[in-house]
Amino acid sequence: MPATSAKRKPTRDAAATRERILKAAKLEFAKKGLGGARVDEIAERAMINKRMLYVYFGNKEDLFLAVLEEAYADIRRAETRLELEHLEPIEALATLVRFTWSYYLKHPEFLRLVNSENLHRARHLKRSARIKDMHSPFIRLIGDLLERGVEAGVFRSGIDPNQLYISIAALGYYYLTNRHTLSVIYGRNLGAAPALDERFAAIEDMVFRTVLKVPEKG
Amino acid sequence: MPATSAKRKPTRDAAATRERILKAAKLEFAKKGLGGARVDEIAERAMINKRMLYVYFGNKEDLFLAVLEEAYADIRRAETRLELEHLEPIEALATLVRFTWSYYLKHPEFLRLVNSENLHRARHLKRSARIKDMHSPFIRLIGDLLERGVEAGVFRSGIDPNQLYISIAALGYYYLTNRHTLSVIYGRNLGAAPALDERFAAIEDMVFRTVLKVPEKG
DNA sequence: CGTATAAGTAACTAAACAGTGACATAAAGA
DNA sequence: TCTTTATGTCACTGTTTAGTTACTTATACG
Repeated sequence: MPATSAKRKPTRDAAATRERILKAAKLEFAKKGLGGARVDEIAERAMINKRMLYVYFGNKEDLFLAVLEEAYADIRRAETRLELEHLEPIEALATLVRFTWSYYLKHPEFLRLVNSENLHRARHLKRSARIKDMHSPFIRLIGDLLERGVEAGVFRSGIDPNQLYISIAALGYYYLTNRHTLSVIYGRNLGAAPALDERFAAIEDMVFRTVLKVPEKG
Repeated sequence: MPATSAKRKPTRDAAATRERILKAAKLEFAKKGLGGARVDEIAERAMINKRMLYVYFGNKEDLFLAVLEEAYADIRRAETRLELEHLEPIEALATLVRFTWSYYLKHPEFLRLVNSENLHRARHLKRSARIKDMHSPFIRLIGDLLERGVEAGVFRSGIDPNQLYISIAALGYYYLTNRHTLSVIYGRNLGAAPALDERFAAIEDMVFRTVLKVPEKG
């Protein structure tokens, strides 16, 4: 019995095959969207026979949903590792703002997948049982963070945690997904390092001016 | 000579046919993206023979670029009509913030087209000669607006007009394009009227807290 | 009035596409 | 060892797709 934990033989490993398909699909869907992605391309990239893809995931759209769920699980797992509940309110917020920006920057495939899903009006995600449960703890966390800040006298009261989180996401997400068209419009490469740093500074500034009770000196 | 201004006969009107193709293409591309859009569908919707589409626009991708250029021209034309240069700085900024939100809300096809183009890393827009010229006057306008506000003593100095405009766009754009996945995550219809009003209030608040020199009373 | 040409049509093609039916083989337990 | 089942392969299909070839008809102008 070569147990589940031990290294398996290279042939006939269902779990590994599934993983390879999922990884290849993530790449292909992120690159070309749902409509543009090619099942044959995914199969080739995963080095499996196309038939297996249908055995494991049913069809193209179900595979897309599986990819999306995994992508969301990844970011929420990473957020959990921040342990914001153990940080001072200001530090916690700064950490969250920086994390959100960095994650989007390091994981462009996440942005592209979410964009594709929204192009389809969240048709697939609506069918997902896991998604909502994945997010509710995180939403509560931000509410707690704001409350702690108000109690400590550093944050304004009356800030809606949902709106705040949407704004933090928006300020980075929009810039990063739209940097290609924005670069054409502004005639400047907004994906280059100095431009990215400038943008992050602007985001941080905006969030803290919105949340802090006492304006900074200057 | 039934001049250009007079009403033309319904048959064999090249300009009208071109317009119909463009309008149908905008709808189809906005709905399904570049990869998902079907040329046959566009032809049917425009009530033309598919062949004409290739005569007028070359191919699918060139047609997509034409649609994009038109969409950008539309929003920039609408912005020009605001005549921000004739308004007081605070009123001008408030007008711009409200306009940007309303335009995105009323023209979801614009957001979807821009998203699609960014999925393709602005491949088409990069080839466009018109785009950059369309935007530079507008970018200057926001710089002037901020300067006037600083001189009048109502705005902080040192605000980057580019970052500010990107933020104004971001706060609305992200919410509106991603409202479908966000609605699933938050378990609440973010496209409904009360949620939209809440969001706009949050955007306005954030922008003015960032820009105003003297914090509001309260 | 006749003809050049712009505007439009019909029918087709070659390739790409998602999905499947029938078959083969490795692994694990009886 | 034998049998079952999970894992994997091969070759195919019916449809859809962007783009084209060959043709027709309305209209403007000499």
